[in-house]
Amino acid sequence: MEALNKVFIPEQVEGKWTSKWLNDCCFDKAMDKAKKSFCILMPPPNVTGVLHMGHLLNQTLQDVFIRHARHCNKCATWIPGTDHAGISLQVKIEKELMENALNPREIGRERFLERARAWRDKHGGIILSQLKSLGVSCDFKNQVHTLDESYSQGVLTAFVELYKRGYIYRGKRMVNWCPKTLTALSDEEIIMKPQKSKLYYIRYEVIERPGQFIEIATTRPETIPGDVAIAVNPEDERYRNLVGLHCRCPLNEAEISIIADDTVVRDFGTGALKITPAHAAVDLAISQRHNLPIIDILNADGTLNALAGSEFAGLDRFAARERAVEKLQAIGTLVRIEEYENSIGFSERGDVPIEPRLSEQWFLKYPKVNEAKRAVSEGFIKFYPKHWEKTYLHWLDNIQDWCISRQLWWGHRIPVWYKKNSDRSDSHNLHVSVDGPSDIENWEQDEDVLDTWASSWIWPFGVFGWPDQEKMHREYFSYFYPTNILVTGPDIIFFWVARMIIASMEFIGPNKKSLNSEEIKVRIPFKSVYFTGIIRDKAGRKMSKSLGNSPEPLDLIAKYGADGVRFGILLSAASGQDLIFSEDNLKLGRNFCNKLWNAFRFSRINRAYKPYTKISLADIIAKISIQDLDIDDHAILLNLIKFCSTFEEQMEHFEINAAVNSISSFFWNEYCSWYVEASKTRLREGNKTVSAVHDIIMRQLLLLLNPFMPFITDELWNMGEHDQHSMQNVYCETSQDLRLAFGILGLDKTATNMVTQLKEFLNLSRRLISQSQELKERTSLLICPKNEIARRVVGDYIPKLQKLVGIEKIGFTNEILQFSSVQTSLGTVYLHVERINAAEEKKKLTLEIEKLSKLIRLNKIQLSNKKFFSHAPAHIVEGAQRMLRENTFKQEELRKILSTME
RNA sequence: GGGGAAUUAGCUCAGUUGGUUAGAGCAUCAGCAUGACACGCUGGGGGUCACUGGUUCGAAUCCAGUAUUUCCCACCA
Repeated sequence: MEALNKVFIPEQVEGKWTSKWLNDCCFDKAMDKAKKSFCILMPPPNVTGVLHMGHLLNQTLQDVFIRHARHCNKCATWIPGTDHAGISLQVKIEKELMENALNPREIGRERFLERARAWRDKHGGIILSQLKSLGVSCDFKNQVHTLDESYSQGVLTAFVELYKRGYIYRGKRMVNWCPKTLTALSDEEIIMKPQKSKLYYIRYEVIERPGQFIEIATTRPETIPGDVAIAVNPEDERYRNLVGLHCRCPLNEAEISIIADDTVVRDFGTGALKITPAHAAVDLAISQRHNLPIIDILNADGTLNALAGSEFAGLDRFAARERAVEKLQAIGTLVRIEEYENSIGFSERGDVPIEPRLSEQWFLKYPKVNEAKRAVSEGFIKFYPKHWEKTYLHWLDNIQDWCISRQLWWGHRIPVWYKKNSDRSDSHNLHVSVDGPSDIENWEQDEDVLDTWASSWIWPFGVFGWPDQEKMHREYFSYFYPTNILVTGPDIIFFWVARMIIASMEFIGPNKKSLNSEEIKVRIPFKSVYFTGIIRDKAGRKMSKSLGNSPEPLDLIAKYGADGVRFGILLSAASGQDLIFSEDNLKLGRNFCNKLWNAFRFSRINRAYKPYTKISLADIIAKISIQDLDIDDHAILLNLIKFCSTFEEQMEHFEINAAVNSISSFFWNEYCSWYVEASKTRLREGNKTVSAVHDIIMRQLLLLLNPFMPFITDELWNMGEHDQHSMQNVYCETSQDLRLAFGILGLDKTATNMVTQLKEFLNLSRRLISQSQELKERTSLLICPKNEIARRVVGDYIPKLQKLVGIEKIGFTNEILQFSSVQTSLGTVYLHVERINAAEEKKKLTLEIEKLSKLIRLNKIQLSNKKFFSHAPAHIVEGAQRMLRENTFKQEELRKILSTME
């Protein structure tokens, strides 16, 4: 038998188990109809992504769920994948090209895509392989990528179907335009950022009344050449007499009219609003109501065009703003400039202010919105924490059509073809299908691709090969769908979660206009959604690579071990709260692993040992001689059942942090600190019963801990075994199983209470001892038991007490002694030392008596209240009465001791 | 402007449907090489449960209001 290291060294076992798990195909998807299915779909990380702190938390949680399910005898599958990351990879490749002095738009679509694919194939798998070092148990052989042939068929089918069903349309509308990445974006991709900007007050001369001006306020003076009107509120007295007149645009001398519209806010700025329909959504709405023209003065890249006038054409929008201000100042129409704080939308990827722009795009009017709401509000899909339901429902209540086309190359090209050289707006010249028209040479395909989220939204069934029925059958769709739990961040509740629910409502099952509750129930993509918190640094900022405040996860794993990191991060993850990351918790995780390692090492050193692969719970129990079980054995086994039952409940409610705390506290406090210490002597003597009890506890702990720390537990489980096999599919006995299995042992339920009293007794004795300066060899403990039961319990325990308090001389007394003492529920404990400071002792006693008096007084007040008796439940009243009795007893004892000292 | 969440020990957080004297870990202080573990063991100190009212025999917990922090949503240019 090889000697175990004093310290657990993660790298000695992690690599070994990672490859063993993969070689043994431990995680491969399979169907076992005899078992219940349990399925998790991994939120596909971007192929451009690298492992960050969020993944660490998110993936660990998923792994805990999936491994726990395996121990619960379920057929569990976790399907991983990657997202093609539309804009993100497009930008990356463009940058790469530009660094090589190549113009992306010049090399052409096909060559661009070749490069993008090459990049993906080379780097795209990195993130999943990084996950291996964390020990995740997903089915690596069954990875799905959103641009896979089969998955793409699903994406396009969804588009075509929605088009046929009348939900997808093409239209010229105001969209969020990113002048950097040159594409339209959805509302969700816009990040509002507060900005320190300026409000410019500018006057326009009223043509009909020379010398009279109307003053407006704007943050964007460069758009003045695009003005088509000035609008005021019809109720506004100041401007009423100007409505219907005209004024002159200060920059280009154009004549525009003054109109009235009741959406204009009177008390903002001057109450007069310049209308620039091509560059502001509100303005567009007003201009449409008044049949005004639209003058678009901006190019796609954010520079101004010829319509802005020769002076401005070609200038970037921000440069144009400066130029406009200069000019307005020069001609004397700029009245004043005010500092002004407003929020401006930025594009997520380009990180530049977005430009509201009129353009021709594809839009989706969301189907099954009502059903998607009911799926959650009627409880078919449960959110953890529940309060996210409100956010979800609120979004669906205010949902806007989704701009799904992107002016990019990397992605799913929109499956729409136009007849060559024909009017695209005529629907007869349009072909919409997955495979394209048969006479494809006469058609040209839409240039745009779909928003990435318009591909990942079919993830829950796309990964199973939808709509290919045969493939879905091969992939066990009907067995695994709906999946059990989705683990993700609340930041993508709209981007992804809500849209997946909508897609599932629309596409699972036959095409129907509306669904009843039963139909909703079978269509849901997942039964539960677990929203993780966001990981923040100590200053409360979100951890991100770009901020530079995020540690490198792989470094952390190298430093603390994968098990330690997993355990540590779960310790910090209070349910549903954002979590402040600190390495201290990882240290705790590492320490926990080490403690587990050493608890096991202790077992191996002190007794005959057989690997857990070779023995079942029943085998272990069979080794117990019932007459050998002592009070601690009874108590720890009963405690184990209780703890398991708590643990099960917590896992069931996804209270992972609480479950980690329970298991940690049972292992460390109940098992290591109490039971191991209390049973040491008997174990060393070779007592087979004690050895078996240790085995029961350790075996159960390994099974329960395996989902949280798979490496160390598999290693310990297989320790001493040549032919090693992962423990992951070993059934873990439930608290109910344990209760039944322990039935033959006839466990004494009073043991728990007695051990609790002994713990108190021990703690108070230790405190008493530590307060004395005397050497332990020169002291002894004398116990005056409260009654005969206490005398027997303590008497039986003296051999253990000697070890636990570190004092050899422990005896009984029936007298009141003038020693330092403490009151316990088993009786008075005296510390017999050679010298005692009487004055000090008296002071201590008096203080203690006073403290008790206070408690007794409060107790008496409560018990003298008649309403307390009539309202409070019996056990509370009894508790109060018992408390009064005990405190009174203790106080009397203390008084007796004090009186002998007077 | 609308909504969510949070506020408990120096720090990070537990605290079930109101019920005995509010807990844990970290940090801190004191002691300890005790034949599993110093990544450990033993003990100590530390809290007016954000504030103000209310309900109740009883409130960290329920209700109302206030304050602070934080996140999301929203077309005041």
